[in-house]
Amino acid sequence: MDEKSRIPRPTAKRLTLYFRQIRTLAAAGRKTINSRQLGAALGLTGAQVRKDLACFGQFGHPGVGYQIPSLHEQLRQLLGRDRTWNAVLVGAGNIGRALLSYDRFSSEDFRIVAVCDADPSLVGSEWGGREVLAMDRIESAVHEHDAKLGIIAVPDHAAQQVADLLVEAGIEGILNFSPRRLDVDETVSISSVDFTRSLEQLAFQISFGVSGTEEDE
Amino acid sequence: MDEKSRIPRPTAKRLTLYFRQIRTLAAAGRKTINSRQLGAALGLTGAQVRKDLACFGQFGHPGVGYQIPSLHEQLRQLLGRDRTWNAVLVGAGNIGRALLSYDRFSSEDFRIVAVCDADPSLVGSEWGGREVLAMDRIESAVHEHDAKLGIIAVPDHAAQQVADLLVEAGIEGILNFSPRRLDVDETVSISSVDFTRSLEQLAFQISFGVSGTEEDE
DNA sequence: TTTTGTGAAACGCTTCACAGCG
DNA sequence: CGCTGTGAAGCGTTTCACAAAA
Repeated sequence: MDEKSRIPRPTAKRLTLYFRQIRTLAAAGRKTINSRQLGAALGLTGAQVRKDLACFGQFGHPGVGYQIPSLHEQLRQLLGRDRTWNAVLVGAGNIGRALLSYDRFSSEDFRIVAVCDADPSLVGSEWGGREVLAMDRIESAVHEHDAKLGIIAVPDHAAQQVADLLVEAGIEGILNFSPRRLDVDETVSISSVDFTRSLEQLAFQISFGVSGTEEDE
Repeated sequence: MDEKSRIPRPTAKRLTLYFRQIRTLAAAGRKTINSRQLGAALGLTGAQVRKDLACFGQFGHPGVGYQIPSLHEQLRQLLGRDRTWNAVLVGAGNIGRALLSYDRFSSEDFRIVAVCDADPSLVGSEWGGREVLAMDRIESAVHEHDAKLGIIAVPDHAAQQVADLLVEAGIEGILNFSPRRLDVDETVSISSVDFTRSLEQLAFQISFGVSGTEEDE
């Protein structure tokens, strides 16, 4: 009942999975689901699901399960999905351009509102309908669009420098595609997507024969 | 001393980080490092580093630390990085094309040796110097290049189907860029790169104000 | 000295099991 | 009945702290 009590990190990570599942079920018009069914779809136990959801209040109904429309709306607000998240992308290389073409980033949930790059030959060109801006335009872009998110898709050696610029511009969260560990102020959230590391992990698992085949999720 | 004893999952995940750091130090010509220094560079404690490395034998020298060249070579073999890993990429869309242009996948460590796509209008075209093959060529491509890795970069709804094809072709590890949970044989390793989820996580952390800002690593 | 390798303690998360509610 | 919410037990990982080695 105490909404302020600390949320276990693993629970926080699973919340997005619950939301996806519930959103799909809601769209399909289903009305209720119990903890065991919800967990089974995600490879989790019923107890796990109940413990996780109980962190945020009493959503369930004994003997029935969870009301899907209600749970959907509660999770939506909890996860901050009741608004649009604007993001500034830094780096118009291979990865950056792929992200610009990715329709998920032009949705009403998440939107890339500006692109910056250090390469003068790219500045002024257009990708995915957005003009590439110079690096010194990061701050103005963040303010102009009230962007809360920054996406780093630059070469490794420039990652920390770009992170500093984004933080200084007032960004609150960074999605980092570089393999570098970023050192930023504690108030800024970071989520790293290091697929080089994922690959390296695979190579290890195969050659060493580590038992468990799946990863955290 | 018992090389067969089970390795904790978190330890396995950190191994690649140690290797990267040691490789850099080795290239710089440094000879020794102690556990505290190695850990500090990665945001870990000295005790953590020692426990992790001790899983694989007695690498360190009391009063001195770890010999970098020797540790580098040991980790290299342990992680299977003493050979080239060939991968078959499935999906020549935005993400797939970005991966093809990514020089890390044309290195001597990891190499994309073939590209397949279901879209007939893409088959036969060339991306990053590689011809796009039809889906029914997956199996022959895997065998021809002795590929151990498969990379899934197709639309969500096709992910499981492609995974089945890859497993049937004899692939041993899958790098999955779709947000779908793949159901495969236990002997196949899976590593997922779900940056949509990373984004969603960021949105939650910012709007809810979750304390810890960093993630697992 | 310095620093490793390692039992033992501490911690955090998951699973169990059941009281209580519909 | 069926199912939730939750204290308590169980389990895996991290941290501590120190004997032993150089």
